[in-house]
Amino acid sequence: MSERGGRATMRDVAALAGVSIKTVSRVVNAEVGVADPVRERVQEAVARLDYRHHLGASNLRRGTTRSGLIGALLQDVSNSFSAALLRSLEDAARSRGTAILSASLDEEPDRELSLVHDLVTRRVDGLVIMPSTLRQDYLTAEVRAGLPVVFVDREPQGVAADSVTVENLEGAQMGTEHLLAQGHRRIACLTDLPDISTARRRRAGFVQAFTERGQRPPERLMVSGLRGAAAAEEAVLQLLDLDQPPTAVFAGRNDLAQGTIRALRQRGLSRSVAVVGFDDFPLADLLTPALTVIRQDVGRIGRRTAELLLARIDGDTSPPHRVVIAPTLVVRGSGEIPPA
Amino acid sequence: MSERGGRATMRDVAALAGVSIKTVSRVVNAEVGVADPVRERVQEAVARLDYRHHLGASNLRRGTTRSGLIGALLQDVSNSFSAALLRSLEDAARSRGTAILSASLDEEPDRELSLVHDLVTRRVDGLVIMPSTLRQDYLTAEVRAGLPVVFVDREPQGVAADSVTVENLEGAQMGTEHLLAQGHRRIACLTDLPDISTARRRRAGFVQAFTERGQRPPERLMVSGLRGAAAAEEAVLQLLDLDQPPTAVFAGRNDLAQGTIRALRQRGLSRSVAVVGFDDFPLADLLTPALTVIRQDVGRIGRRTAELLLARIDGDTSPPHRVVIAPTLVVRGSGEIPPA
DNA sequence: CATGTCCTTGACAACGTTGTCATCGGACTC
DNA sequence: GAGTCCGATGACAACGTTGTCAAGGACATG
Repeated sequence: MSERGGRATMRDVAALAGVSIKTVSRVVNAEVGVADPVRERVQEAVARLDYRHHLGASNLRRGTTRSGLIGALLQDVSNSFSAALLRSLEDAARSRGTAILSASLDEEPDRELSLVHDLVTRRVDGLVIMPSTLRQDYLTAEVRAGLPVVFVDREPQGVAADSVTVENLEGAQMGTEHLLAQGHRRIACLTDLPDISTARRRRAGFVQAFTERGQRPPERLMVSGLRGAAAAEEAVLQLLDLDQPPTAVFAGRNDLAQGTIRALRQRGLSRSVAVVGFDDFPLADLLTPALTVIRQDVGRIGRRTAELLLARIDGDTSPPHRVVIAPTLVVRGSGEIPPA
Repeated sequence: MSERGGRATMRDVAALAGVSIKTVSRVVNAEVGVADPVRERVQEAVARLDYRHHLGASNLRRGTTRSGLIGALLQDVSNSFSAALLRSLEDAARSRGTAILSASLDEEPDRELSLVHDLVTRRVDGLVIMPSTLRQDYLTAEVRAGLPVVFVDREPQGVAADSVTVENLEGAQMGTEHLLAQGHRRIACLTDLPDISTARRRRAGFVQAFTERGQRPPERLMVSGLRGAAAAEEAVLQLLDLDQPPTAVFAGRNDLAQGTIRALRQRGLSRSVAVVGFDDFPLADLLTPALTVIRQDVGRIGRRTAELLLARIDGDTSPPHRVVIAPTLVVRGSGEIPPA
């Protein structure tokens, strides 16, 4: 509804109301010191032209590098863990009028690099990253330039930044210990690529549960490099074909637990092979048997992450925080099946 | 790394390289007509100062209102349907370098209004809305100003815009018909607020399945206004206490189906009361019995939505499209339990 | 040697906005 | 009635960038 095509600008409003641009700016920003009749004329013109404030131009002129935007680089926004995290970030940011730019990395390092670049180019006020890269040295320039960055789920390597993670090793150890306590010895361990620090630590926790009991971990039953549910399903089917098949499975992530359950169903073993999963997920309690899991409190992780990031954006320059949240064991049935 | 605190600008780079700002601009934008030695000097200065292009300033000057941003207003990004939709929008937008601003509405009309306002203020290139308002007249000004808007899951009221929905009535009718065909007559029907058009149409489809057979729908067993799984669970428990309890349940949305399953489990009826749900969700096939559902192809919905929006952004001005996608019945077990 | 052409480079204005400062008219003081 | 003060309003520059155009040098042509 402007003179020249696009959106109306303050100039158009000023012309229609017969005032200067600056006066329009004053009215739009609800500043004091505008006579009532003038203010009304301007508001009328704003309404007539459907004028909308241009936040980008405003921020540019104000010099405040604040864009009111934060970037969230997660693994996959359609995965329940990432999605719940995104949601709690959103809730924390909403009250400040901060919006969230989210994107999925799918464990692809290149995508992380290009998305960070893109977000910096858009001048986000801060970044939440669940990294897919091994090292994040590439971020030092941004951090030095004052960009607040908080790592979530995985700790940073090669750059000083806050992080919010869970005790992966201890959690995995607790889950494995739970199975050992039922008398299981042939326990399978499923994890993702060893490059992924959480996967590595969960595997280490599995091993540690054995060694602390003075037992040797069952190396033949430990499979890593599993990408997704289908890979886990296939791996479990193969393990079940061994001469000495596992009597229990520790699945190092929610999708691997799901693949495991599919495999056990196929062989009719869901009631005879125990399963403990790392990560809770919706409906895990409605399965038969209900799935025993190591639960990370996603809401709490998201809130702490948002708190840290927003504090940095507000100028907190204290040394990097390393928040580690303890996971809990949720007993539901699948983990309490005794060995055959 | 700039002279005056914040990020380095082209001015800082120009000063360090001993060239004009315009030349820096040329190098940064990879324009032709810069002598090699000059180009190298500039690139060196860019690297030294960690210069990053300022997309906002660039877009402002270029006059192209293109921000390379689209807004996605969904019901709840942590719900599997919204999350899957967001993901497929992201995938479609990625190739064009378009980023996505997402937010959750939680069926709150006020939040929709304020978020649309916020996104317009940020000059998004287009909007995807799963509306929580009854009518969207408030959008006419934006649409008139040229903002592309695509409605998803629910059709627009009071404003001309594209939409991508599923055949809610036909889908619900198909699901109900499936239960009727097994011989069920006392079928419960669970739906959300009648204000929500999808809820209304699914309920209508339930009724139509009965009337087309010349039978009267069981009004006592039809409950609407159910917000979320807990409400559905409670409602089903009450229905089961009736003198003539339902022998089957048609649940009008994924969370209502989940609540239903919880209620049936509590009463030990999961193998004797049939359930058909509207909306598929992860792990529905792993429940016992596996859940029979009316499935909406979320990936397809997301892709079509993105296609429509991106075409509009690219200048398509044809009359509003109304894309309606047919859902499919996925038979898994819970819907094939015969009446007692 | 004058002229023309090509190529590289920079000065300047502008995108939409807001901070700074000046101007103007009227009301007040003595 | 002259001087002072105050509130309302506007002119101008600037945020970081890029389009337009002109200037300047190198080189070729006549």
